[in-house]
Amino acid sequence: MEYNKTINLPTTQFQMKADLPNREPRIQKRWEEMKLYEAIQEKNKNEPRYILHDGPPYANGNIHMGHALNKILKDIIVKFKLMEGFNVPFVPGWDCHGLPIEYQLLKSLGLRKEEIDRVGFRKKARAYAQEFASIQKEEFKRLGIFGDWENPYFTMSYDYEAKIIEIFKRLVGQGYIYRGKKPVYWCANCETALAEAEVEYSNHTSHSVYVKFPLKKLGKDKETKLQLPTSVLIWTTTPWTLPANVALAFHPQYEYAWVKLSPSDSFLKKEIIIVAKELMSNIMEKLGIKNYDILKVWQGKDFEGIVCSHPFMGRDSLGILADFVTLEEGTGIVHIAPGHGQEDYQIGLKYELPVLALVDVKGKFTKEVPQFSGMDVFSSNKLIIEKMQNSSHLLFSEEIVHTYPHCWRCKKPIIFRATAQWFLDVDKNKLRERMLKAIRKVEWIPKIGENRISSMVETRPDWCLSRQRYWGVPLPIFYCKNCGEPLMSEESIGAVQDLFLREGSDAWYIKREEEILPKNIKCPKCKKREFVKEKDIMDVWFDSGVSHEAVLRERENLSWPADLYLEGSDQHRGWFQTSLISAVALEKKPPFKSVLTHGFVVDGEGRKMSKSIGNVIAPQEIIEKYGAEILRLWVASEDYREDIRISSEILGHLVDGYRRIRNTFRFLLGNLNDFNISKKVKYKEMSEIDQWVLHRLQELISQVVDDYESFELHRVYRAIYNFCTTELSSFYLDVLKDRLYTFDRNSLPRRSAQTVLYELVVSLIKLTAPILPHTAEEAWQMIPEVKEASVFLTNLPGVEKKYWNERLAKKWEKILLLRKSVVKVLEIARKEKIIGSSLEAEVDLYTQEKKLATLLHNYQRDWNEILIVSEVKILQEMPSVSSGIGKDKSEVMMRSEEMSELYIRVRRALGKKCVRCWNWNPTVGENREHTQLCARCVQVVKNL
RNA sequence: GGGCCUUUAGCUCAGUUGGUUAGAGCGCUAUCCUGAUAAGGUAGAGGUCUCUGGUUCGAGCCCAGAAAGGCCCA
Repeated sequence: MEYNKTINLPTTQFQMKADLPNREPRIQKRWEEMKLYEAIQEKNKNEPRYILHDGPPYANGNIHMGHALNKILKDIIVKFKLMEGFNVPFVPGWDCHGLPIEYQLLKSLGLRKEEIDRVGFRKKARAYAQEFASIQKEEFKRLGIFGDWENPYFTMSYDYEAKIIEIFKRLVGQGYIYRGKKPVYWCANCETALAEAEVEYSNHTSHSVYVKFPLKKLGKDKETKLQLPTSVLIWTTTPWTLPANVALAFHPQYEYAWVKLSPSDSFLKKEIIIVAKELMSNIMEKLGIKNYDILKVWQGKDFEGIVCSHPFMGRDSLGILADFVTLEEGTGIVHIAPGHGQEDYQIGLKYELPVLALVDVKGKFTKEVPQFSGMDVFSSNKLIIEKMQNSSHLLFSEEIVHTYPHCWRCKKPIIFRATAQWFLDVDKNKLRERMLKAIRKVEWIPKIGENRISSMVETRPDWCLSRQRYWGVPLPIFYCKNCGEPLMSEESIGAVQDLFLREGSDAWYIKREEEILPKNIKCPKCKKREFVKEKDIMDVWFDSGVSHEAVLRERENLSWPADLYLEGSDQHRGWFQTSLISAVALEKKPPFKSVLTHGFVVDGEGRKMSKSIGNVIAPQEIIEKYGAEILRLWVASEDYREDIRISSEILGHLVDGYRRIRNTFRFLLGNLNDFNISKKVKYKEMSEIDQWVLHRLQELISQVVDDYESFELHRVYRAIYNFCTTELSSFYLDVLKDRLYTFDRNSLPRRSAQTVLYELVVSLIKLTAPILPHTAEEAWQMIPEVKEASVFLTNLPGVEKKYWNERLAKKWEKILLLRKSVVKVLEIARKEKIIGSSLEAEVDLYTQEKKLATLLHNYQRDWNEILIVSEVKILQEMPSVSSGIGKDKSEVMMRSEEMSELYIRVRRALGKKCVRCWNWNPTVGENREHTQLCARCVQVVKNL
């Protein structure tokens, strides 16, 4: 008789080899065909909502690891929440307007933007965004992301564009919007504003000049009487910005010297100049001054509020303090022209300095500078220098070569130029204060995010909404042709809103002003009826910043505010803040209840990925090689609050981790092939070890659900993984093999074990599903008699109180400790070649300690199962071999390290090996019919 | 240059309010099994807790500084 045909070996369709790259698309296809997303929405439609609002990725290029990380995190949370029973609609979105697309398109068309037809260009940009949104959509779906892929949101859809205009209208209505001036990169040759990305740095020859600003008045509490003519000395490489000078910046902490120059240097008068003390000797050397004395030394902060006179503009220049002043070059005092520099502008806001715009679109001085009017700024340098020399304000000048910004198209040097732009006033109606209050009401995960965004909001300047670009939503503003007054009434902006809703924002460029505006509209100031349209578009951040209005408020199945925003930590400055501004301004509340942030993907060494270093790993590569599940496991396995690393080594570990979980599922399923619900055994009839595992499973469920709840996904993975390894593979499942394989198919002990395996596999599959949806789904289909067509139509397991048994857990802690001790001794016996397989062993236990003795006796019949040995004897007397290995190398005797009162002896089991169950037993050979079987197996075989 | 953050074994992570010899899993090495088999079990080796000072009877943990790295800003 072939006895191995009489044992119940596991069989299952669930393959050991996952073949994820090929299997996943098949599973996804099935989901699509069965309309799973819709089915889930239907199932939970009457449950409480959980809204995770998707921050729109930019519709440009294929997805990278950052996208994958972000969307997978969102998806794990969405899947967890929906399996927790919430109604979780997830509407993905794309950010469609903006410079990167415009820039990319200009490059590929090989055109300058002023060479192109605006409407035609925008059509191309729209098509471009559409194409990449479609590509990314497929890539996201390939990751197994659930969502309403049929109805995502696009910031360029007509209704969304109209919404942007509506929000702008409401902000205008509440007085948040004003017009100001701000410097931008400007190419005078192309007559256009440039973005940072369009600026290239290369060498340029500039005039380096040292200029005196005569001191008129000291600060409030200082004596103003000056003994000698005194000047503040500044250094600049852009003399043409001097006409726009309004201030002189000192560093508050540096020391400044009042230096008396001696008339013995022939070209000088008897006078005093003020420079940073540390730079003084360098400067004097440069200027060729040999005789000088320090009269006194002041701190930078002492100069706040001093008044100097401008060397040639007949205007005052104010002493201010700025931290960006350095001692690397110059004089330690920086000439400030808020109309011509980013830092100058920023500090100007603080001191409320005027932003002078004295240069026109062609880079020529306007009439406001009569002396240089009509002159190109670069060629004006020489004239300015000459002029200052004649008035002896110039101490030194030379030509220097340094890196300087140039236009990406025409390669000409560019300038910073103040232009009129529209702003959102963050202090209007105490908005800033209200935002800070709102921030405190939001749950920030991790907590540090609250500080981060608070400090940014505290110091942020007004939001400049204007962009001098093509691809975006136009600012819906008209100007009176007669008097230049801007028109931005409810009526006029409303007309634009309606237009965009019907025809999209391109209509702004197709229609004439009078076609857009209502018939009777008049200039609020001069009452004339002719207008011109604004040319600038809105900052793209405005587009995405109003998504809570355009998406959450607009869609019936969503609600406002969101429960969660989940993005990279860079969005503290970006989307979180722009969303907060519009929401607090208009809704008086934050648009999110909680905000979760994650770090950035870096390489195995912790360095950021970049093409130039060549350490970029693409999600597509990983999917093709290993499958999306591995990528998802990566997301789940790392603590995403910090930067998260990826390398081929890390991926290798994840592949191993995945295999372990998969093989555990496979073993469980394989042993359930002849099981169904009607064969379930009642809890009370189960053996104790089975009850113990059920308790451990409850602990796992409790912990995993908690960890999901607090978004500690790496703890989820770790808990599940460790459970599969430690509790199951290395103990419970190992112990169970004898029972499962060799006992009578329908025997109570075997059915008891299967009942537990069934519980285990159902719970584990569900717990794993948010992280490994494809594997969970595949395994789900293999469970005998499942009702639901998908694991995602079920809810997560809850803790079953009837399985919770802490007393048992306590007891089994001891049993496991004892097992650990015995296994050690078995290992020694193995090394001594006394045994190979543990079933070849007999274990004898002895103790004098009462409690332990009781334990030994209570489990007398179970020890050989627990220890996976053929025989366990509980001795009444201390074994004769005192300790160590017996002389004839036939037995090992040890005192337990873990339980000092326990003595363990291992020797070869008596009898013969049963060919069916592989246990060693004296009964083997007793039966005439089955001479190679033990008594237990004889019974089983007879019953077949 | 400024603000915020990170740094525990080759890898991913634990490490309670400061308190014995710093843990887990994987990987590695050895070994057993061959009825989860491109699987499973067991054991062993691996750490100056990034560095330098300080507080303390005592520091992976608290304080200061440095280095490396990340995000944002300039």
